[in-house]
Order: sequence, then structure tokens, then C-alpha cells
Amino acid sequence: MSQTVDRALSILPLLAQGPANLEQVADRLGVHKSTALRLLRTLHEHGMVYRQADQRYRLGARLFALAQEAVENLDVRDIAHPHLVALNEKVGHTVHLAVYEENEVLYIDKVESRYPVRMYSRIGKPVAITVAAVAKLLLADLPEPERRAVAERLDYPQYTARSTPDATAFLAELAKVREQGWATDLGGHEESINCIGAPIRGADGRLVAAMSVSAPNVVVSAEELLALLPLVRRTADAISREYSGNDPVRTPQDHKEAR
Amino acid sequence: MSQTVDRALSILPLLAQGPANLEQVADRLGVHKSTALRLLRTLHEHGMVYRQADQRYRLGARLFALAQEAVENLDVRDIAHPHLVALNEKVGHTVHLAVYEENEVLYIDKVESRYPVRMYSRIGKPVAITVAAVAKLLLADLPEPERRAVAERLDYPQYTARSTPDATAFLAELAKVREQGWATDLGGHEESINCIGAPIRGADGRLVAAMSVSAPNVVVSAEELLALLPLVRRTADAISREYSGNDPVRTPQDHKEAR
DNA sequence: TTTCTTGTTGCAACATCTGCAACGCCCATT
DNA sequence: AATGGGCGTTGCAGATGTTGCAACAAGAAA
Repeated sequence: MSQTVDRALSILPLLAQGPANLEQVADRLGVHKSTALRLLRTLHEHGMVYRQADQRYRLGARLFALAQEAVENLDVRDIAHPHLVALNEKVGHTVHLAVYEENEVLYIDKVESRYPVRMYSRIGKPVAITVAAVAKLLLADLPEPERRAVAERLDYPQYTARSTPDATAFLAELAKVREQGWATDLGGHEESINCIGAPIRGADGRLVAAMSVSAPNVVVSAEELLALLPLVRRTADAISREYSGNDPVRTPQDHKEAR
Repeated sequence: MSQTVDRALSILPLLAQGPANLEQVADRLGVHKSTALRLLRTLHEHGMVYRQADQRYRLGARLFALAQEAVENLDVRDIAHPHLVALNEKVGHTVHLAVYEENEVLYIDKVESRYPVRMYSRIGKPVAITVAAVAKLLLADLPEPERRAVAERLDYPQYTARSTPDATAFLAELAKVREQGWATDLGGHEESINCIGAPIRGADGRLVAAMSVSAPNVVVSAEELLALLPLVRRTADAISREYSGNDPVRTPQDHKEAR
């Protein structure tokens, strides 16, 4: 749409491959040296490119400062909430959103079941970390040494007969969760409540949050709840996509062709 | 230099603060809606901005990908990382790696403390330039006129009672740092956190980066931390040697494993 | 329904960008 | 020291791309 900006932005992926001097940039852009120079100057003023000692250009610091700032200001909740509501309207059960932070898993959003039977959970409250589906998902994503360290540091309260008994069992469960990409809690926290969860990932593939659908088995059986799994996973994936901004990203070579 | 590109790039930091709609962007940019629209479209085609469900714009995935590459291209990081990890394993405290670029000092790598007490810092984030040990080291290495110019241009926020008060004090501190070849920050940024740093030099003797070890004084006193200085300096020297390729390179295979 | 708000498009005026050619600087070669 | 080549930089005139306007479209609110 805007030729000048288009050209300027095309410089960035080019420099991402490695440092380049003015002439190389001009050539690969298909413009005159002086044009490339002016574009690079503008990029430079904004800190998007950096000029190293040998006068060659490479990507600049502001790029990751920007990315960093954006990530900090990005709230999963904002993005997830409408999806959670939509899911809740479809299935009727309670929907949770949780994040991992400093050895804890916290609920950060919740859409109440439309059925009168409610469960005990609250936004901001730590999750029952050894049994909840969202906790399993979030912990399963930790790098191996930390995962093990956390698992061994935890207490394993026997809420019910189905609660995770100890670190060994928990680590095995985490491995399974990691493998299959989803998690359950079948009566592990409260005897009569089942729960299925799915992961929400950021652009780098790491988990940023996890969501779950919970229902007491007086309303639906565990099997019926599990039938909702594809729906829950699709929702989680939709949130992931929106969160990481992957949606309509074109491949770099599309640009030249489209011009 | 280039108005169009200048405007387009000005949109990015604006969106980094949070999502904005067309009109907000146009207003804050001081241009007509249609102009802003075209700029945003161009940014969009390059994946630099993303349009969320509510039509508002935010920074896009490609920006993050580029930022990622930018960080990876800073190759001191590749070499330093294994050393930083090793040091962290030995002392347990948080280890930072930082570079100077365009009047800023940026963290480009960090290995977290194994203690639960963590400090507020993040890769890609600008360092508190007037107090941080790594900043003192990097600025002390600038040629005299530039060093003075930068020092006088800076603000001197009084984070704590021990923060560097003004340019004069800062220049004196830099002279000392230059002299002794290492630097400290004793409660200058956060009252309870101390920090010791050492320089990493390229083949030409100029600084290419600086590293530091930080610890809250609830864990170790300033004196205990200072006792680690020889170790920190040895680590920095090892990185310098490997980076400048002067010495028998230690363990080439470490890189692949650590990355 | 009407009324507002917000995003989008076509267009004519013109400001901005472009490519050129000449210049200057630095380094390598003689 | 002088010469020559490589590369970055600058001023300029022409023209291309960009701008702001005003009108339109679409959706939300009243």
C-alpha cells in the first residue's frame, strides 16, 4: 500500500539474515543506493537497525525492547475472555483460565456454570496444583529440571482417593499430559467433579496459560465431558492464535510477488 | 529523513503500550485517519502489526520473530551463555549479560538465581544506566568526549539514597571503574540488592559486553558478594578470550548443547 | 426507524520521494 | 607520496507516491 514503508520494512527481514552494507541492501531491495541510505537512516533513528563498527547494518535494539514491552502489556485475559464466554454459552459448564507464576498456578478468569451447582474456586486463588487439569498442563510445560524440582517440593494432599499420591506419580502424569497435549482431573480434587483442560501457547510455543471446563458428574458423566474435548482444544487453539498474532501472517516472499 | 517511514515506525512504540484503534493511532500520530489506515495496512502486510477481533491493532508476530533473530545475531551471547550458566551453578545468584548500543545499555542474557528471591530485570530491557554495574563498565569504556557527552545527557533518578546523584559523580565513578577493571552497584537501584560486574573485551581491547552477578543482601552481604569478584572476573576473562579467539577455545561443543 | 461512530475508498493537489551524477573519504597498491 | 578503486554521502530536478478531503459503508446505539 505504501511503497516507501514497504521498502523500509523489507529491509528488516533482510538484515535478520545477517549484517549487510549499504550496497547489498540497495541491491537486494532493487533500489538506488541513495534511496536505501535514506531508508536505513530513518530505521536507524528509530533504533530498528544498528550500525556496527564496520559500517554495516544489522537489526537494532529497539526491536526487542518493543517486543518486550508489548509482551508485558499483553493480557491473556483480554483476549481469552470472549472465547471463554462463548464456550460457556455452548456447553453450559464452568470455564477457567489459569497461569503459572512463581511455583503457583492461579486462576485469572472464570465463567460460571449456568447450572445451579457451582464449584469452589475463585479468581486469584491458587489452584490445587497437584490435581487440577490446568496445573498439570502448566507444569508439564516447564523445562525438565525445574519440573522435577517443583514436583518434589510440593505437598500431595489426598483430597480424594483419586488425588495424585506423590511426586513420582505426578511426574508420570505430567509426562503423559505433555505427550497428549491435554489434561484431565477426574475427581481428584472433589470427588464429584470432573475437569478437562487444554493449553494456550504464545508465539514461541511456550504455554502462557491453560483453560479448563469443569462439571459435577451429577450433571454430566466423565465420558460425556470428555466428548467436549475437541471443542475445548479448538477454543484454546483459537485463543493461542489470537494471542500470538499468527492469524493472517504472510510468508516473506509473498510481498515481492504482491507488489 | 523519510516522512512516511518515520510515521509508520512511530506507530510501533505507540502500539507497544497496548492495542489501539484507527482513530487513536491517527490522533496520536497527528495525521488523517486515511493516512494512518494506509500505514497500518502496510505494517500489517509485513506482519508488524496484527488486527485483533475487535478491529484494534497491536504489534504482530513478525516483530517478535525479528526481535528473536536480532537477539540471536548478537553473537557474544552464544559464546557467553555456557559460561554464565556455569557461573550461576557455582554461585547460585542471578547472572546478567549486557551490551551498550546507541546510548542505551541492554540486558541480552540472564540466568535466574536458584533462590526464590528474584529481581526485576528482563532480557531486552534497558538497564538503569546510571547505577547498574554493567552500565558503569560499558560507559567507562567509551572514548572520553562521548563518555562525558552521554553522562551529561542522562537523567539521574534517585532510585535509592545510594543512587548516583549527578553527572559529576557518575564520571568520577566511571573513572574509578575504568581504573580498577570491575564495577559494583551496592543498593543503587534497589535498596536491598548488590551487584558486581566485570568487562568482556573483544580482540581490539574494547568492551563488547559486560556481565554481573546480583544478589539481595538477605541472602549474602555485600562483603560476601565481593568475595566472588575473582571468580566473576575469571569468567569474564574466559569469555573475552573465547570471543576474541586468542586462546585455545575451551569447549566448542558446549555451544550446541547450551543453546 | 434515525442518528452516531468508526472504518474505507476515489480523487486531485502537491509534498515527498526517487535516481542520477558528482563529490569526498578511506584504504590498498605502487 | 601519489594513484586508483570502493563505498558512503549530498544536492537537485523531475515525477511518482502520498496526503487530506469529503463522501460512502457498516455497524452500534438511541
